[in-house]
Amino acid sequence: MTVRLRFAPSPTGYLHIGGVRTALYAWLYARQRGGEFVLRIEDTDVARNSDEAIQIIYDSMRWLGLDWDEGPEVGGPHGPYQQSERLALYREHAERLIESGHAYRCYATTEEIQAARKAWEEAHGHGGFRFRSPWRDRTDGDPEVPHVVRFKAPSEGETGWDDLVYGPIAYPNAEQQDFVLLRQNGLPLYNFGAFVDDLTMGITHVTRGDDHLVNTPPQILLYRAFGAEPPCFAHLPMVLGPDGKKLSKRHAAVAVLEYRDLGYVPDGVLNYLARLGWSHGDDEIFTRAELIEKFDWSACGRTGSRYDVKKLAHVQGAHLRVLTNEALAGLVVPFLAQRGLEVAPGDPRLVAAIEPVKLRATTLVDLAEGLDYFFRADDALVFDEKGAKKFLVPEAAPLLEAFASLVESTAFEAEALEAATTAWLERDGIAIKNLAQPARVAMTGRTASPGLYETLILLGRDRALSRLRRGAERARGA
RNA sequence: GGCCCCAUCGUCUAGCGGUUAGGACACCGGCCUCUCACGCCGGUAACAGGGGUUCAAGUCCCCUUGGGGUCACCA
Repeated sequence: MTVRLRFAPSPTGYLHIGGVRTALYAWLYARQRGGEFVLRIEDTDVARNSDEAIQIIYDSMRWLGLDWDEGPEVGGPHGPYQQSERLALYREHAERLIESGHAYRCYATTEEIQAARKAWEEAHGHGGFRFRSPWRDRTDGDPEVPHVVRFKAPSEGETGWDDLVYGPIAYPNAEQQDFVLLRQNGLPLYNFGAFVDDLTMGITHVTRGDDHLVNTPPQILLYRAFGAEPPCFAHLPMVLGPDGKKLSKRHAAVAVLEYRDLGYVPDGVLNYLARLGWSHGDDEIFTRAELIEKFDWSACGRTGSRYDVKKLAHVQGAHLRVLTNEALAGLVVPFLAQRGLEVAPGDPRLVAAIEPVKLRATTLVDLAEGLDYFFRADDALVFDEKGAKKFLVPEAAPLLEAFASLVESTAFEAEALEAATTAWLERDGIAIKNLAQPARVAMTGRTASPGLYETLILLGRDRALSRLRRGAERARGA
């Protein structure tokens, strides 16, 4: 049997990092088993949904490379894939349940229910109220009169399942109430909509956050009411903020797209998220292919995990550094453009300059920053003021000039330049430190950069000389 | 409050009856060195508490405590 998994976000603004992890696990499993991954939009809460939010979901998934085999924009045999377009299906399934005696039309008003709730709470305290509808055993209601459809939930025994990550779990049916399937306006409630879709789309594995644990018994009950075999369930513990509370915007960037803008690479984000709640021995860094190969529900933890931006940065950096210079060139171009530097992705100077800079970067933003001086005109170099003040001092001027002359008269090749420089410094008893920092600031504008000779070569003879001499002038005037 | 879930370094975790309790991030030293990184070496640091079961418990069972989730015509 081919496995079918789905990711079913509701478009309420942005795609949350925790939601992405759920999507990732489902995607990994589908890919590992050669199954299908479907994307479905749960937009039955009209008050909270928007088209922009739906677009954000598509953009997020595509940026991450979590491609869907069926769903919006790609189609498929089980469409439509947006709940708001599947209303007839929900109505039809509700009718079938009414006919088979598993559900009923309830005409109780909100006021009635509120009154019953109030009475219950006065007697028993807050929480635990379960509405007992007087319509439960009546069949004389007029279908034309506004009503909701409720499920006839059992009150004895228990409903359980063998969760892929939690193991056996069971809830007493006494906890169940006659939950609403269809609202008065005809729109399904989460449990019913998700159930009908999962059933009709042939979903074999339902994956979601553990905050949905309590929704599982009602859904299992629905499968049974239809005489269908419930799917496998895999609940994942929540992603928490650094303080152990539910992750929210005040903790960190929780919207995935923010990481794209921050210059993170998708594989880095995915790797970090995969390891947050799942492990494979002592391994930490995984390629996408390794993740697909090694992912396993039984290796998922059952405890909530705190989101650690430091570790994310570390994993991210590791992924950035293994990308080829050519790949990085393509990715960094937009970030260079943001700094006003128009560089072609295929520019050989770019590819060459990336090599030493990528070891010093963890994000594409860092990379662009480290590349900045290289593409800036000699007279437009941006100086780190503190660094310039410290190293471009009058005493440095003669050193810079002498260095420029030496560079000018030496074969322009790293080893030769280093040999000549070392010989000169030794002969004149000058510590290399005294030359290197001023030269670095003169050439790059900053106090930290790739090696001296490396920088010289990358810049090219003419630009290096020009910058060294401009630096000397500036030093003299300082 | 009812119901359900969870519990190893600060954090992410390995461990699936016998280990000097391992790795990673972070932190602290050191090496490398022209700066900053990368890299390498080393260090600090954990089984929530109490009862059982067992020759033997971080591993199994129970209780306590502590977290979390959920109790809608939201998802």
